[in-house]
Amino acid sequence: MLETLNPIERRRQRRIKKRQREIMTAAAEVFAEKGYASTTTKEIADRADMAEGTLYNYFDGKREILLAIADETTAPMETAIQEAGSLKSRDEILAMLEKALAISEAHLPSTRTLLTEAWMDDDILQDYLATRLKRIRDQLAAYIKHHVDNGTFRPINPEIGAQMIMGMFGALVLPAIRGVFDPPTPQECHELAESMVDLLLDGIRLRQA
Amino acid sequence: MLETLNPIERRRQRRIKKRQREIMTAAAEVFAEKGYASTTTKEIADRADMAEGTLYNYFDGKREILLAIADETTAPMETAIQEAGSLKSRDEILAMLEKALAISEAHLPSTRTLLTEAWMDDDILQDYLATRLKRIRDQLAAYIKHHVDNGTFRPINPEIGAQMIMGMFGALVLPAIRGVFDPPTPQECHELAESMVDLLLDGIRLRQA
Amino acid sequence: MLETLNPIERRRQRRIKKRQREIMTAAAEVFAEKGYASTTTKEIADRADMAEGTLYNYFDGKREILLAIADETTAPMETAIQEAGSLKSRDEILAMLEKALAISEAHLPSTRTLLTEAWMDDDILQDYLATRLKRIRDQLAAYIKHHVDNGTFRPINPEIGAQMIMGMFGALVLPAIRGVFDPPTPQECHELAESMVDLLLDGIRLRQA
Amino acid sequence: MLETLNPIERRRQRRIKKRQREIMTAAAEVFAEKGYASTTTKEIADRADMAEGTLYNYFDGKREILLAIADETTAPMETAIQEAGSLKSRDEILAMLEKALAISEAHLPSTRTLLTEAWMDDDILQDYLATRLKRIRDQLAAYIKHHVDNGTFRPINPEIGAQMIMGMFGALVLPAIRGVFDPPTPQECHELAESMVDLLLDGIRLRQA
DNA sequence: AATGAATGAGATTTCATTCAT
DNA sequence: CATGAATGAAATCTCATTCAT
Repeated sequence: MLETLNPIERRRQRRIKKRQREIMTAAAEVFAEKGYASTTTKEIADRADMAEGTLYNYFDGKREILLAIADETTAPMETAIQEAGSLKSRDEILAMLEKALAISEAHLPSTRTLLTEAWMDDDILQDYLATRLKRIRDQLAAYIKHHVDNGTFRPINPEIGAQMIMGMFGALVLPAIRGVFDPPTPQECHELAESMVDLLLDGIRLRQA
Repeated sequence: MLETLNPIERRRQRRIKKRQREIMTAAAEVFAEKGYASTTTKEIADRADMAEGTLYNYFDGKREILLAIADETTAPMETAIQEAGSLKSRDEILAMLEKALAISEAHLPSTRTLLTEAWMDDDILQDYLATRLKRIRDQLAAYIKHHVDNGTFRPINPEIGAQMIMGMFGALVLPAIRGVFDPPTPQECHELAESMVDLLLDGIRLRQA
Repeated sequence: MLETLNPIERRRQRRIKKRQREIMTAAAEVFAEKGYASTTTKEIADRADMAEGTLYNYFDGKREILLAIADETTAPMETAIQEAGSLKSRDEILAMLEKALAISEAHLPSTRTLLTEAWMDDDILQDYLATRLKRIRDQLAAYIKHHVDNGTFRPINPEIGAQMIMGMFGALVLPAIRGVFDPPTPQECHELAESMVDLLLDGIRLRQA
Repeated sequence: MLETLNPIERRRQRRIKKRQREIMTAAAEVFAEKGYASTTTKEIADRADMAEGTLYNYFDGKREILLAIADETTAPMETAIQEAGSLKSRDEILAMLEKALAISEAHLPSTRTLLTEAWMDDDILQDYLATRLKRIRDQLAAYIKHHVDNGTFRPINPEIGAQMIMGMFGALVLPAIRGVFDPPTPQECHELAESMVDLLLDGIRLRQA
């Protein structure tokens, strides 16, 4: 951890990190296309344009590549959650949504890989996703509860409300991650986030003036 | 189709169907636990309490078992969609939601299998899920558009609205399918559907009287 | 352990045992020729005249084949030691020697394999050889000590004496196991054992009458 | 052979020899621990504290390192045999035994490596061990024959006698080489050699005076 | 029709050797 | 010279499928 000042060693470490990232990028692409279990190490190596054996100079095995991808993918999620802090205003929610959309789509293959494997593998779900998603849900629920107590929101169940917000978000993101829709442009991202917050706050039904 | 009324042949056909269903049930369970690609034919055979070779008397291979599961799983979805017809009132939406929740949870393993493999495999997505989901979404969008034109709904984008309804629905169903939450009791199903329609129609924010 | 009386299952168990023995015989031959580490599973399969994959229907892996050979090889050793009991007379020693020579040479390949791997691998030495050899040495030492106390043997160190008897025995057996000499005929075995006991008891030097 | 007296070249040759010896020492240690076939070039390089590639500046490959170790290990054996000349008296045999014990234990790892690989590999057995052991055995046999003809030894078969002497010697040395016993101290070596010659000449049985 | 042993293609992984730096 | 990353052939092991019983 404490970086050696030896510059040769430093360069070597950079080379290693770079190679690892190449492998992870290639692997995430193939994993995203075929799923972890159906991907062969040969395919990863071919995509990364190296020999199969070379993978093993940088990772202990196929699963370790997956875990490294999961690590790297959850890191920005983690910081985003930290930064989000408590969501207080409509604008803060909007900002968080746009940010989350942007993050997921900036790393489509690895996000898809993480989601897929978390869906299939209990360990990955627990270690990389469950606690983070729970934290987000809890924050949303707290936000709702606050406003319900406040009298600014109708008296809905905060847990269910939070879950549904996440579902609405998922409905926007998942098709892009899955590759059904093309990923939205930043402009579209903004509109989508607006629509969602709008729908969320005021519902679909016209207010009888 | 019913070529022979020969009762011996009929009994034979019944036996075959029964055997196939046993295999599909067993396979769906194991697929749901480990994913299609990571499931071995031996595991399927063990779960179905028969020899590996027997599988091949009833299916052409592992993939054909998966396709049969997909077929069987989408059939009730299909009829549900047909029956739903046009959704006109709050109660019709409510009924459809409850029914959909009930169906998914009545066949958890095969539903999970279908979703997982549709997420991973373009062919399955296309052949078994995409058109059906699209039809539901279109119906929802038409419903929204109708009421917007009507003046009973606020002027929201029907496509996005439909997508979000589906997301809210997914947020209720997916955790149960994934096995994160225990599946809701019928009573809870009802409450969830109520909450969802409620939130959907009137939003989260208190109406200023 | 409690044999089922189901005769079909019994036949199946016999088939399995038979196949396992075929594999172990083939493996012991190749191990004896090239050593465990340099032997490939393909060579074992070829020698056993079956496909590589078939090995894995009967053993969990290459090392398990080795351990099974070690088990089977040490079993007759074990019973021979039990039966030997305490060695009291010249004739009993003679008998034990002849028996030991016969046993080692009846299973040359597996004996060679066991010795080789015990020489290389601490686990195998401990689990399969060390305690057995120690028991033999202790019996020999006790025999010597008895006669020394008796006054029939000269006052030599029983431990060292025992060790040397084993060395003499080894000098007779090892070359045959290694394949340097042809294995001795039963007739030769008898003569060798005689010579050895003779040399052992009375030494090489002529007694001055 | 000494083509150049050029001192720069001489220094270079010394450096090369030194490097080779470092590699051989490291390799002999690892070979002794895991056997030649299970040792990787990386392990040798690590033990020698150099890069894998460096090995190939000094040896043509892994096997050549083994052969060099065998060469170096048999050299002192060879000179010891030369010097031993004909064994005539009890004291000469004693001296040879002590010397042989000392030599084997001074180079435990390479001795163990040589023995192990000679046991496994016919080429090494022939090229490095068989002829030397045969020479020792022949000398011992000639010694015995001489004394038998002389009337000082009992009329035993010289070949078998020689073989057994070697066995007794093996029984003393091999456990130390294998690492089962700690190697004996020089003091213990002396006692062992005494015991052995003693036992050898006069046998185990008390002479009836 | 049911069985499960046999198969062999293909997956993951290891490692002696090469070679650019 | 020294290095150690890259290589790819070969090793171990897996598993969908076939087929004799």
